[in-house]
Amino acid sequence: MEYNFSDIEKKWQKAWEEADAYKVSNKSDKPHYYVLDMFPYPSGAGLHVGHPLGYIASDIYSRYKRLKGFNVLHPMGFDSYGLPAEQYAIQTGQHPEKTTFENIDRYISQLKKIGFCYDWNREIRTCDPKYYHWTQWAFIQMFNSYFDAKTQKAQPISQLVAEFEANDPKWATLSEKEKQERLMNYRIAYLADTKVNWCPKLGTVLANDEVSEGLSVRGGYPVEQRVMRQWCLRVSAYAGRLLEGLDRIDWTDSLKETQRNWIGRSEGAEMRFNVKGQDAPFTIFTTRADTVYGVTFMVLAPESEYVARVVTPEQKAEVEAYLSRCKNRTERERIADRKVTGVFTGSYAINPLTQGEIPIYISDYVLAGYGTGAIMAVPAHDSRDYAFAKHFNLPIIPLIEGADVSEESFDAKEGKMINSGFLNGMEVKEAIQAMKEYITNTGIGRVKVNYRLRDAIFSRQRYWGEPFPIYYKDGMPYTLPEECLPLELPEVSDFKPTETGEPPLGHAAKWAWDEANNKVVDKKLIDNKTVFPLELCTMPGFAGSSAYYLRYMDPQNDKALVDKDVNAYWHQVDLYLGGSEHATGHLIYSRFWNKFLYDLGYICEDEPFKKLINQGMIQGRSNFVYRYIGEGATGNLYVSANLIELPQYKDKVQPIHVNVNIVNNDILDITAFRSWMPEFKNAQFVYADGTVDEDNPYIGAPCEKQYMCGWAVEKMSKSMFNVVNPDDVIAKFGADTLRLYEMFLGPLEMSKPWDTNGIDGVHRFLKRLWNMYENISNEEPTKEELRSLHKLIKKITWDIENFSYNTSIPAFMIAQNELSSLKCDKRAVLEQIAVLLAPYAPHIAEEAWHRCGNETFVIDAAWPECNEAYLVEDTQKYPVQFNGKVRFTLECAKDMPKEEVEKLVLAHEDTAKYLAGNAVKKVIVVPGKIVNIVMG
RNA sequence: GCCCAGGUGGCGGAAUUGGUAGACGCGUUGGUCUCAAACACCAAUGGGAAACCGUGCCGGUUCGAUCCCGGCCCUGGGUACCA
Repeated sequence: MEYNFSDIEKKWQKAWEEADAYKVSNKSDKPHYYVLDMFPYPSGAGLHVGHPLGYIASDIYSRYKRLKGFNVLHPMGFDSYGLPAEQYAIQTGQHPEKTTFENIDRYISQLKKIGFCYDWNREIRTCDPKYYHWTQWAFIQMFNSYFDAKTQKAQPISQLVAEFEANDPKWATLSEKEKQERLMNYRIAYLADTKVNWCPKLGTVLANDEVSEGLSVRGGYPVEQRVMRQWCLRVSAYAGRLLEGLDRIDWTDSLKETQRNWIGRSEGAEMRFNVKGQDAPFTIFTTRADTVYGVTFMVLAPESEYVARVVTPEQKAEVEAYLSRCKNRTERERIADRKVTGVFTGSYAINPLTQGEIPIYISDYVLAGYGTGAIMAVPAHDSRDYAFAKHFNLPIIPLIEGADVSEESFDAKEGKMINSGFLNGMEVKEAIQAMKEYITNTGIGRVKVNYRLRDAIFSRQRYWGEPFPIYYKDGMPYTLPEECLPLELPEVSDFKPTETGEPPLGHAAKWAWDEANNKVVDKKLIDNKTVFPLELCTMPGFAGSSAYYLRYMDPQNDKALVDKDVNAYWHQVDLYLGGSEHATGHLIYSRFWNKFLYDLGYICEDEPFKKLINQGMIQGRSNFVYRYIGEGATGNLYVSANLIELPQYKDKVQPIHVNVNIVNNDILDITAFRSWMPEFKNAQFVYADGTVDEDNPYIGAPCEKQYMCGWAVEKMSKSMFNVVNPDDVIAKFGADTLRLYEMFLGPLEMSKPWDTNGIDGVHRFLKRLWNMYENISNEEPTKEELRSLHKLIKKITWDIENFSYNTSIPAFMIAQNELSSLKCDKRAVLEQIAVLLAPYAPHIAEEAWHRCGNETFVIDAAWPECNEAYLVEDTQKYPVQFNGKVRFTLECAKDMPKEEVEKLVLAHEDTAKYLAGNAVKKVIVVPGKIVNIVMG
């Protein structure tokens, strides 16, 4: 009987769907378990074979947990707001919703073919008003909250207002607008003039994690710095808790480390320096308080507010020239060109310890956004200060004994202090401590912890995103009442910015808020008395993805993001699978968002994702043909890859990408190649055996000679012609083969190239397995058969619990091989094999399960328990080694105690003496392992 | 520069981490079946004629090291004037 995977897979996918077999209930006596994939952005290119890797891994775990008796929540949805659909809309005029929905449909149909156990009843889309209702709702909560530094948690802003009313007599005298302005400094979602990453090409601002090396991550367009009034989220307030929470979650060390670096905690001190001839001091931040005696100049960031105060009239022109030069440089230029630049302000600061006068400079190597935007420069012990001092000929005073600072600075925090007053003779670490105490006691400064983590810019000047539930009255923002949500995204006549430079929502005709009647009305009615303008920006991509895992728990609820009882049942995501590229974006924002909702008591867990696994990237494997470009080249001759190192071809061939789908095991399908593109129509070849076509063999019998392609691992992309579509693999081999093969490729967490060579081996295994279910007997299994089965149970259970899926497939193959050679056809064995296989290859397992006479779905079976008794062999062979060399084998009872084995070995002492010519010094017996005899 | 992960046959990778290195699969070679090919099945396959040598390189601990320690080299990823 043939293994007809196509019929089997269609049959069971239909049956599961009709029975709603994967529907999950929020009420159950079973223990709960929540397995989540990072939901995809539905791109126009559809899924390639790399995307489902993590989904297959999580599906295996979900099915396993369910077989183990858990109520498993395993949902899927779509992160459906995003730039590509909007860029496409600008180019074609097509509404982004249309493209997005088409892409989602395609994704769903591709995903369904793979046979996942998602509960599609719970599907969510971030662009669905029923969903973004709760994104907007969360924003309102953030607007109406502040972060209380004392309790380190979010509190309702009304509490702060009450505090102002009680303790600050000035509060009552403020106007409504002044009050709002003051509160804006505390709100967790707040409006502020901040320096932002502006991308002119995309016409929007971008968050720090959306920019890399001065270019936008999406599209790679240049990004410049600009000051704009933007919505921001006070993520930095949570820096301490985001850092400390990492200790309580089960994530990989490398991911935690990435987050720790991104949060960037540094312990140091703030110190005040007086300016000569002025009353007002300025404050700097340093982690090296011990080096105050070596400060030979001060540096301010160009954007520092101190600049205006310290510039002298004589220096004004020069400083202004420098500032405008800084301003016009893009971030990219600044990174590319790291020359030392700077300008003297004309003023001097007073060193609080030595009372010496030190010049104040401005330079762009000091960042306005970190610390106080001002530093004390210690050239002897900081490489950046050193470079600056050398350039401007400023003095360099060494502070550590034995440090040679004639060529470079000495940055290490070790050694004995010199030239440092009362610190002399101390170790650096002691000196830092002593100086911190000194400045605290004398009031010069204070101990301070700084974080690198900055607030998230939350406005995007784009159309395809969540509208802010905000309108403006007297220039200040007010939130819509919660019961008016969702505020739906309006239709616009054009997706580009308006002529006046407003975001695309400026084109919306019906986009104003009637405060009295609580409804959206025509823009023309704006009178700023009862009808007010609505916010024109939309929210960024991470808004919708920051709390989606909560919504899956209760996706239909229109009263709350998630019902409290439902949340109390599921708690949090137990296992989260996704790529490590989200380490500093989504995974920070989600944790922040979750902590905020936790503070306000809406959810019961402080961390969203208990355990997190990063699946590796699937890279592409490209194939090449080699066009001959040497002497006499016609541009039409291609050299086989095994020959290109020969002297006549070396450096005379040019590799050209060839579509991997017309290459099989690196052998080119010549007919397909010639019809692939017009330029290859008359291609001629130097074949693997070195023979050359004299005539064009295109017409006539198919050529038996082989042309070998070269290959390389590259990113999977259309331009490299190395994209493999899962639909094609499924059509050829079936979903079960695809699932098994993806897992077989290598360890889940490692990056690896997709190489279709080898998929036959996995497919063959399924065919062989299939044959075992043809005639099933009811006889009792033999001891050997049971041993094979229980060995497999033990192995597969261990593998799944340790996410070592790649080693399960060999175990299945070995078991299949053993059982076939035993001619095993026993129902008791085959039935359990089907259950073990069900997480990996659900369709074939389902069919096998039914062939064993079962009526239920295999997913409702129970995971088999390993009975260790079957694994015990009667005898055990101990290879005996002398000084590490195997000399003979001992055979004894498996359960023989260690001492007995030792005695037995010693009984062979004569043999040992004979072989080694020495006395036995030591016998090492490890049960089940090798016996070692050490000779004296 | 700094942080993290990783280097094992022709290839992907095993070795549940101190106990017979190379499981399993691909590829290759030989064979069976076939008029023939494909499919399938069987056998061999780290190097070396052998003694032996082999897990990036050098050294160390150990009876014994892919695994532990010290130093270096290479590859991939993250990050970058964070004071």
